[in-house]
Amino acid sequence: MTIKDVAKKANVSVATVSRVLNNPECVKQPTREKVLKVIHDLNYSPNLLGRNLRRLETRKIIVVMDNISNQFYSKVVKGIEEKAKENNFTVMLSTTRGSKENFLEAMNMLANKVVDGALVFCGDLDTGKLNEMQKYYPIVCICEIVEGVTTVSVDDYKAGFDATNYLISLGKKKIAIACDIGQKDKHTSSGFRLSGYLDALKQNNIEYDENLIIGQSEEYDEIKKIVDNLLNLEELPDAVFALADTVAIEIIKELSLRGISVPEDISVMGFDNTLMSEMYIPSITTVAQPQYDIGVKATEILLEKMADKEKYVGCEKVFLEHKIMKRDSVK
Amino acid sequence: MTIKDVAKKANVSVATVSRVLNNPECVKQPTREKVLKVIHDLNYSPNLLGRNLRRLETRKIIVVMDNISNQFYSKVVKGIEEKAKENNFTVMLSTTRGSKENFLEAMNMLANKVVDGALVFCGDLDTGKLNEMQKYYPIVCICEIVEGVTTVSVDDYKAGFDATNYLISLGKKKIAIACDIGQKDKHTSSGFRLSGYLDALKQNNIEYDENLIIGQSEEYDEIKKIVDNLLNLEELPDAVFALADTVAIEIIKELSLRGISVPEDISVMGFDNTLMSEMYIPSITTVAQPQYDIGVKATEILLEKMADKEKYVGCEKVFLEHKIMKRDSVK
DNA sequence: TTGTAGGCGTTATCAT
DNA sequence: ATGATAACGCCTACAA
Repeated sequence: MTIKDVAKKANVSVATVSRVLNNPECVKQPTREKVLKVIHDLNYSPNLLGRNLRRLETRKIIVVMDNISNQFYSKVVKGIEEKAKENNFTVMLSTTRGSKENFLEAMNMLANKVVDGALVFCGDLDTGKLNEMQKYYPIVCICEIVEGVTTVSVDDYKAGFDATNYLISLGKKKIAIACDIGQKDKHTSSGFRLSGYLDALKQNNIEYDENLIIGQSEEYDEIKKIVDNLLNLEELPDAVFALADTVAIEIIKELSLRGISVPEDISVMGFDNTLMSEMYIPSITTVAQPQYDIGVKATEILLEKMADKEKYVGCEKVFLEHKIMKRDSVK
Repeated sequence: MTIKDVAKKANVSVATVSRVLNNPECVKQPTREKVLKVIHDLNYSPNLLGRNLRRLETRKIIVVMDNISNQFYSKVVKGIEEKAKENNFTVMLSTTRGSKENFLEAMNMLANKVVDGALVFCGDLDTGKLNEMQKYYPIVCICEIVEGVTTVSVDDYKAGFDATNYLISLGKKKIAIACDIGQKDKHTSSGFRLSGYLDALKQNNIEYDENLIIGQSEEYDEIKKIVDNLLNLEELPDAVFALADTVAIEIIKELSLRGISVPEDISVMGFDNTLMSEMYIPSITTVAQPQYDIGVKATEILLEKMADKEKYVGCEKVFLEHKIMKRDSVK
């Protein structure tokens, strides 16, 4: 079923059919109606491969993330989708599951002209390639800063700083952080949050103790080890700052299995303000990110880049405001 | 940067370049190397629009779901992705957010030749259209049965039946179900589970009480009303069967805010076996679905359909086994 | 207002 | 082993 079939059946040229589809006002009423009827009768839909090839654009953007199960992403994606739709772009999602190969495959859609632009959540998988690609294609990173690439996120340094200060303001002195020591001085969201944490301690004259950096993971089995680290300390800390709500929840669960209550015995703070942080018992004190707005802002910038090919080189960092959500897991 | 540029720079015809890409064994070693070098130097990637248009296939499948935040989907998608990759297909995700318009737009990718096949989680959005489309395009539904369309899921009737029987076996007599009364006799997963629940009651000579069907929702605000319904009953039931873990969790949370403990005062059972059902306090007794296997199986069938155009008409129902996960929210 | 024809980038057939 | 060329389906000057 192609435009030719429609043209033949309607006794017009393919050009007229095309016009009915793209410039209906340029074709006389009766012709238009005749063509539309045939289109309907034949149940014709234009082949976008042909159209896109001809127009050299797809009006699609790809969103690349490691895993859809990350609750946090959902609202960001909602912002992306709405902004994109407003501008007649379709959003496709692609997951990497942490694999560099999958990441490159997804990014290759840009070179392959399958999409016009990319929004990437996981730029850390291959920062070199990303840096190279952003010279030629419209790309915006989200949440995870990549040097040389435009990024929209919260100010993770400040968020880490504020969160730690909040704990200190409640009288906590011995504050553990669920972060990998290897992230120190790295330009990742975890690295920045860790810096914020360290500076907050320093500013409050709290001595730095490397043992309080107890490690990070997405896997529950690893969380068990992290809780081991926590319990092996000479003295149980006053609080743990986890860099994700899921991690905070897994830590609280594991502590509870070992007979330690939150917040009675120890406070636990999360990050992201996912739905579960509200639903958990105890509800989780956490750092909220303006997820929807992040998605919208990132898409706006991407749309600009796609419209104006000169803008590829820009690498602005856009920070949106975070906010501490005071709940029950910290007292 | 097109195949022509490569051909020119390498002093060969476009045909040779194409062969280097698709049938490298058909081109002499030195020529091949020369071409590969140019491809590398120019950083050339084939334009898939051209290729796909020529081949009339995209080797892409689309997965249509209402929302990525549904934890349950993640593992299903993992199964889909792995099976697809095995067969050189790329998976793209698309969300509908419950909108029929978005759904139709996503499904239109089939007609538009942007994808070769579709896996749909939310066939209920427009069963008529789906029924029509599956005559012409390879489509497999997942988890949600649509009459006339091939579906892979658990046997929701049996799952509802088994879950209810499990509660009865523990001595529960007054069992509420968090389901919309409107789902009764509907061919949806909720409808089937409700039928299973009703039949289990009947088989155990437990009287049917419409007031125990207390409503269903994804929104926490609605859950509050559902808990109102629960507490307005003459006598607090022994148990609540929620048709999703998230709902079970929200009910437990809301009950706890009103001073009612689970499982001490009332048992709550979930459905899906998401990570949170394990992490919650109390951990949630739930019905596990073989998510990964569902994804793999659905993709296998879709691949068959895509390979053999005669198979479109089939509308088999493939049921995979569910399993009750006994945890702490039911005693 | 409508039709003709060229070309978007690729692959595949048919020559050579 | 390689090259010339005709499609794939569509859009858009340009011509009529």
